[in-house]
Amino acid sequence: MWLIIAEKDKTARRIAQILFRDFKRLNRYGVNYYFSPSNRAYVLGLKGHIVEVDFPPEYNDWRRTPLKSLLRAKFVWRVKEKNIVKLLVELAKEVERVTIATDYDREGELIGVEALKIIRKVNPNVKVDRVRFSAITPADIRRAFENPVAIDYNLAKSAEVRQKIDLIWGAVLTRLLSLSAGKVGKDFLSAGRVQSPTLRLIVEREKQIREFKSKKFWEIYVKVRGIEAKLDKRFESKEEAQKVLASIGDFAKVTKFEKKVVEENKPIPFNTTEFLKEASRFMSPDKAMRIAEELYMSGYISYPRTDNTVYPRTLNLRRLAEMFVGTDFDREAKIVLAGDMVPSKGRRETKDHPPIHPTAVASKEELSKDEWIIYELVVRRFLSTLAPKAIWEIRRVELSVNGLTFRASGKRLIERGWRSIYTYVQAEENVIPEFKIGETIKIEAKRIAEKKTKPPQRYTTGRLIKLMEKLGLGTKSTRHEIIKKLYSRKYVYGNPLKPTNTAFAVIEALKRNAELITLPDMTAKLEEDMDSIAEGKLDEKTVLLKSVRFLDKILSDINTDELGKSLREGIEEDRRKKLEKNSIGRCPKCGGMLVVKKFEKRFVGCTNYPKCDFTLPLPQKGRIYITSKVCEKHGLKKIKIRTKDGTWDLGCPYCNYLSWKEKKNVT
DNA sequence: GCAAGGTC
Repeated sequence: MWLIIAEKDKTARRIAQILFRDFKRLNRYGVNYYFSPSNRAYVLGLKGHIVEVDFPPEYNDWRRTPLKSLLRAKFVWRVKEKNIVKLLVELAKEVERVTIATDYDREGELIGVEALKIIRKVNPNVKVDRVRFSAITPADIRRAFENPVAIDYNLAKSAEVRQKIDLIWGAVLTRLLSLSAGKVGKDFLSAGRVQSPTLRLIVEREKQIREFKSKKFWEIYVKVRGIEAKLDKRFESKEEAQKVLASIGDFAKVTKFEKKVVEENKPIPFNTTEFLKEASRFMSPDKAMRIAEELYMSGYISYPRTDNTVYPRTLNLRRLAEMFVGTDFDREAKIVLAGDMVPSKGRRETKDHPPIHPTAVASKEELSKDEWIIYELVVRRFLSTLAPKAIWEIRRVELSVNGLTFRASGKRLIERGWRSIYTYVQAEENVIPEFKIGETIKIEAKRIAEKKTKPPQRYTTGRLIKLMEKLGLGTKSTRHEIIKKLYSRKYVYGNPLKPTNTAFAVIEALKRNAELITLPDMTAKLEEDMDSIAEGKLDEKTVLLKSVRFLDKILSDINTDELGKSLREGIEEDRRKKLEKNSIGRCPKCGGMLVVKKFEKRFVGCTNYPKCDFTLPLPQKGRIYITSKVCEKHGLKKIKIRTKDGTWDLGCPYCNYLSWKEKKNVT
């Protein structure tokens, strides 16, 4: 018997389909596998890593484990996919040959070796080989199986070292932060090779914004033929600008006028990063990814985890576009099919998966609202990459007024091209009239505009994912998870992302004591070391020892009291701010904070309860909104209630209560 | 209960 191991079920089925005519799907312990009686072969798909590295259980108690002991701890592997392992063990007993057909990359090599170790335990003498393919097409798969090679144990080892380094750094620093801050439990503080540099980007950007000093400046505009032209100089003082403005006469001479027709490139095919960036117009990257996975599993779109931005030649683009004729995208498909259909392409070309594209037609009715949003995005993006280019007419005019140069430019969309398909980006048109070089025209008006320099912008989730990719932080499959992690650790909130004071404190603490973990350099260096391990030039021990020594020194040097104090200050500041935000105002009885509470019924209560029993009633139905308007009499924030019938003003909850009491006394 | 990486 022969056993072929693939990285996931989908690939296993595909391999069985391509290699074996008579394959049957079987299922044991809820795990699919495929069997070909004539070839006496099984194909089993894993779920990526089926085991994970960890410390032995005796290190589980954070408070009782000295941090330095983690540096001496051995690593153990814990089974993550019990049912797969159970099936693997049973199949392994029957086979003489195993072929590892996991993904052709570093993690794939390790995933294969993980399975192999389990097989060898029950069948030490099994023959093993490895096939490498970078596309799951019949040609690629057949070629790979005709040329099996040996397992690259060094490559697998390098991935294993990556796991250990991530764990040891992550665990030591996470526990260090959490223990010093007294945050052990569900609200712990964390650090890691990818999350910490990402958080640092957000924190540093916020610092730049806080430190930014806006500067005023003045610009001069003249109006000619109904449009405004701007002087090619800005002034730092208003007086200076006014002086120049006063010197401007009534006429301008046209010194340059050009009209150009330019083509605007269409969007590039979706890889994961581009997809998530665009999807972040509608939802969080995490949710977008989850929905994309669902659409993939139901067969509507291709594999959503890819770095590739170039369609492979084997993909029948015309057939895919034709698929949408007569559907919700009929108009769009016809625009595409009427053109030359030369696809756009991005810079990155990989061979493992094609760019994300639709694989089947869906109708609005069969998908949920969010699924449709993502599906429509993928379809529109796909069709737009095959569509004609958009064509703009650009006009530029240059005017001379008393030796001063004024400029204006305009652009007008003449052929919508892909823009009529990819409707998420608005074309900003700005039309200016015709001018003739040499003509003199009347200045209709002139003015000074006061402007100011703007601080850098905060990162949106979409921009952050792109930046992470550029800096080599995380992978296509993990970036959205890292961002989600930053939210759930309460390091950031909102989109664009704002860091909390806790995040400031954590980054400051890490910068002072373990700056390496806050820099993308750590990932870059790790990549180098892993390459060296894969090439056999460096061994695991040397690499691990470097990290252990580094962390050992950090733990020896650190002043945990000081660290804890600064972390607690940040956390306390966030707690205070949050309370302030959620609070309705000061308690008139004791000076504590009034908040919305719920005990059987909801009501306004005091944070000093049970010492203070002040309460005010609230309506039991509808959503409560605490506005920023404050009652003059009681100093409490006014409240609005939104029900499905509309929004109504409750006003100050104290006034509301008093008037209710009065009414009751009258009747 | 810690990381990041596969996969669902």
